[in-house]
Amino acid sequence: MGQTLKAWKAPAVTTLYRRPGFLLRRAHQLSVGLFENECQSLKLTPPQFGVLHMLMHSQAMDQARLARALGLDKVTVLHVVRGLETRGWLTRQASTTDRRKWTIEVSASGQEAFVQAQHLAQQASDRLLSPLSHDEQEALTGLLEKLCQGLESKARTPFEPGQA
Amino acid sequence: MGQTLKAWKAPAVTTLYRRPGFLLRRAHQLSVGLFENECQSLKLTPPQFGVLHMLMHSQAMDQARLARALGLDKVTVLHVVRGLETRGWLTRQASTTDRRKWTIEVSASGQEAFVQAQHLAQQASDRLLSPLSHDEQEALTGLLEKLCQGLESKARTPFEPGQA
DNA sequence: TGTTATTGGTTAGCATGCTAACGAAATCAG
DNA sequence: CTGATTTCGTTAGCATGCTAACCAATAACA
Repeated sequence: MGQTLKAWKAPAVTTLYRRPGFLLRRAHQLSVGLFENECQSLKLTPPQFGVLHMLMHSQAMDQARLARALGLDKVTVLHVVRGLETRGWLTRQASTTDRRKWTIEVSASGQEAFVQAQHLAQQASDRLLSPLSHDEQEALTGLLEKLCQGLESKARTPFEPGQA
Repeated sequence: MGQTLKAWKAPAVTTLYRRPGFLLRRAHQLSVGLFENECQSLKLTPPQFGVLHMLMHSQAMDQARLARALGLDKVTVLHVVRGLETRGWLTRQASTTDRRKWTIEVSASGQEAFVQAQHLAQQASDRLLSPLSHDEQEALTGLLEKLCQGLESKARTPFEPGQA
């Protein structure tokens, strides 16, 4: 990889590297990489962790509510849920009140995995933010929250974290 | 969507919503949505724009260098480049100096498309950052840059924007 | 020089995330 | 109650983005 150490001109590409969208893609990509690297013993991915996290804190949920709460498409949630189900970490039961819905719950082994994952995910977050000072970490989180909330409020269906 | 307006408890899920990884995924997702919405007349996606942008500012490049410059996998770049090639926006020619490489250039119609896209992409960026004040926009961009650069310097192969 | 390691491009396969479309079920309007 | 609309789950298809594996060509080294 040392081929480029000799000399490369100041990139005329700066405008791309400073685009907020480019930076967000890059940051998200690094974030996912750190998470998966940290959780590779569990073979757990960020969206899988999100589904488990949501279910662990909201009891049972159907897929559509899960999708809204996570800000994901319902089809994506279907894929993630099926993956977790085949690993035995979730159970799906037909809802008694609404014959369209499946009630999704975290199994015992799923809860066990989540406990471990929580710790690893925290380490991933720490690593992710490690280039920033504490104040900068707070600032970044706050700005991202404001950005997301602002955009969600003016477009699309906003988040709906409630419980079933 | 009004079914949940009646009552939902304060979410115990706050810890997920405040995770930096979750916020980055959400922000990135919204960013992509805004970009594609803005560029739907061109049917141009962010990575396609990134490839065009890089080539427009660095003349010809091979795929591997393109991948490094964009912080993308070389397989991903292959897919994106092929997509752009079938649309006639790129040309691939065998390199004269290295028989492994393909020299990739933006065609005339590709340049034309890029000019339009640049304008639309700027609008997407403006919309993306619109929930933030000017100072906050600067702060967010700066923090994201610092975050990415810090992480890239300590892991993986760092960016390599140079030109061929 | 010859052997090895690295690099560029490709294929295959997987998970994420989207849209479009559909059937079944629930809800709303009259 | 009937009919239209909405919602839930699903399938299909597409683009992104990754790893693993491979071949051919180059670079590095002994």
